[in-house]
Amino acid sequence: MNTRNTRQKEIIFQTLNEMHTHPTILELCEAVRYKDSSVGQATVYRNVSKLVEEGKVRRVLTNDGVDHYDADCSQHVHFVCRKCHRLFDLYDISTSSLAKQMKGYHEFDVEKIHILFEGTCDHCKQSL
Amino acid sequence: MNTRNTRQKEIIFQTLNEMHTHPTILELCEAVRYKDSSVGQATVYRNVSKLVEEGKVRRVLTNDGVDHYDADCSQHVHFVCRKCHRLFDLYDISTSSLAKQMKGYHEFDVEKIHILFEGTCDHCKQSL
DNA sequence: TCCTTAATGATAACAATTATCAATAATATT
DNA sequence: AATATTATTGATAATTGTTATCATTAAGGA
Repeated sequence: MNTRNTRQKEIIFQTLNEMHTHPTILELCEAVRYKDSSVGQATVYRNVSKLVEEGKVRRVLTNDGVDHYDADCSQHVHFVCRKCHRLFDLYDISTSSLAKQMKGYHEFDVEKIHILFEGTCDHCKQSL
Repeated sequence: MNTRNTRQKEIIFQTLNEMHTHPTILELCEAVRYKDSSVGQATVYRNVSKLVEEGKVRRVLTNDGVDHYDADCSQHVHFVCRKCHRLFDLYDISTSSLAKQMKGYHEFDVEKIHILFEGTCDHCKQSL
């Protein structure tokens, strides 16, 4: 007996999967508790970490000092706005050039690529 | 009178500039105190944040939950090893393809690009 | 040299995360 | 189906990284 499928883990994954806002643990907690108020926040911390290890959930690197999570593990990059602090998904930016360069110049085995663009978003640019 | 040049700020920047290990605040603290043991850690936190705002120091995004700092603000990417957790600088990876795609597809103003490769380094690959 | 106040150092406060532990419940064994 | 085993849970304490507070110090203009 190694790992068990618990109701809580299922709810946590389902909830994150339905969200597209890259929530922090506490934001995810709130959403999970809307479905089942008995779920403890330590359980959310534990299961999200497990899901990251299992590769089912992705930890999004941001510059606000708090971890954000994304149930979409397909390769895509993020943009964070300095003004409104929103996180955007960009699915149309290809990272193959980077991967190619890595293979050409280095012996490192790359397993994941984290990319974050920082700047001013479309909307905030206009309201200046 | 707006900002003042303090001895502490100078020591902190000099010290970080001499280090090439992308230290955390506490690691930087240690190095600073080796030169002047009277410097408080709150002062290191405050000055490093100021230096980041001034664009003289760069906050390196990593996946270990702690901020790391780099006095080299020229555009370059980082690689973190999952085994030994070391951070490497890669100066030969060009990000111009990404910048070009961003300009072509989006209206966002990109001011900074954070890139972190995650995987297994040269050295750790061999010792398996 | 004096004066103003930005910056410091020490420490308290805060926030995010992890560890502890008795109780619960998933699943292997009977 | 009943039982035993133990991974997981929920509550909470502990820890860690960072920020706020405040009396004191010192940078730099008058």
